[in-house]
Amino acid sequence: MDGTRWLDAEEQRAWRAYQQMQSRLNARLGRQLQSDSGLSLADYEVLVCLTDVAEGRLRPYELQRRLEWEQSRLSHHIGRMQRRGLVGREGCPEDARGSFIVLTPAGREAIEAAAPGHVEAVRRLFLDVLTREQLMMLGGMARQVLQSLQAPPPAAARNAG
Amino acid sequence: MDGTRWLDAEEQRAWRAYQQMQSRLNARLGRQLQSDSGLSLADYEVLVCLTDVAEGRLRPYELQRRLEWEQSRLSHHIGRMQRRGLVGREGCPEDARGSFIVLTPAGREAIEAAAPGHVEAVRRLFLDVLTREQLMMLGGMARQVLQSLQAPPPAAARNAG
DNA sequence: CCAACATACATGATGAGTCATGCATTCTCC
DNA sequence: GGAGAATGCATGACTCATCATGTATGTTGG
Repeated sequence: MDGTRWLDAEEQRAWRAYQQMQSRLNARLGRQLQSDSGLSLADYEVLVCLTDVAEGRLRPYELQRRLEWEQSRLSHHIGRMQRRGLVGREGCPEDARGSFIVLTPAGREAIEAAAPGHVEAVRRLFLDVLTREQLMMLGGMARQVLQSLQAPPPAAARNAG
Repeated sequence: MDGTRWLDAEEQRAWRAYQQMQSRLNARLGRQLQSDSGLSLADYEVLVCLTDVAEGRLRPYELQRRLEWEQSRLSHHIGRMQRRGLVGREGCPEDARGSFIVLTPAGREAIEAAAPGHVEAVRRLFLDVLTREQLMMLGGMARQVLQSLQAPPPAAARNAG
């Protein structure tokens, strides 16, 4: 039962480099955002989604689809952002179970203030370091991985198949 | 002052794909490890470091260098792992301030039990999806990014220069 | 020798993510 | 039309990560 195919030297090297990159890059981007504008990366993503739609408001389940977050994570996170005045909630007339998450003026200000610095950081720490060709290839790889990630979601729900 | 160079369509697409990949991949790997062996990815990394050295013990600052974690994160994390019996602490005779973090038998068992499944998941969800060539290119990109990340660490410590 | 500073590490408070669970409301189907 | 299931969302408990700060030991210059 121990036919484990361990990683060879090249694989290890690449995997470790990738892991370090993503962990360090996230840390740096998060810190930049946090200290320059008081937003977390998560806050930023939420606000991006809300500014993406003209009405500036979304149903939680719609936001969840876009962010691909767990439902309870979203719920908690929105609660905190609401306490900070970045978003608000409105009832949904069409479905009494549902609600809307709305961008507040303060939320809009916050992301508009944060965006230039964040984009600049992404550019400086990541995009500018790679050639356009490399970036395109990376994008391709990411999509490959994502696709195969989507195929067998929990990988154990097919027992009854 | 608003000469922000926003991302063009290709850049956005690649950046978003990369972000989604890393976030989703981490989530999947973390869940696999957690549910199959009760370890978090962080636990796993710590145990890897400890098993990497023959003596099975490291000074905290040494572990910190390897993991590139914040010092307080390491301290808290080791505390929790200690409570779970995965590691222990020993005093350091040469430096009374210092200590050693030692791998316990339970810790060794835990990682030995976890490793095959984790490696298999990394392979299935990531390595197997890419060609060897893609993997090598990705590793190269990661190292480029890491290197440029190291160059200007806090990016503001040079004000007195 | 001792004051000032650095190093090694711990701790408390707080924001964040996950799991399990709860609870309305809506849907389905006999 | 009413029971049972599904949907939309919230909440509490717990684990984590980070920040600020504390404490003890070591080091160095006068």
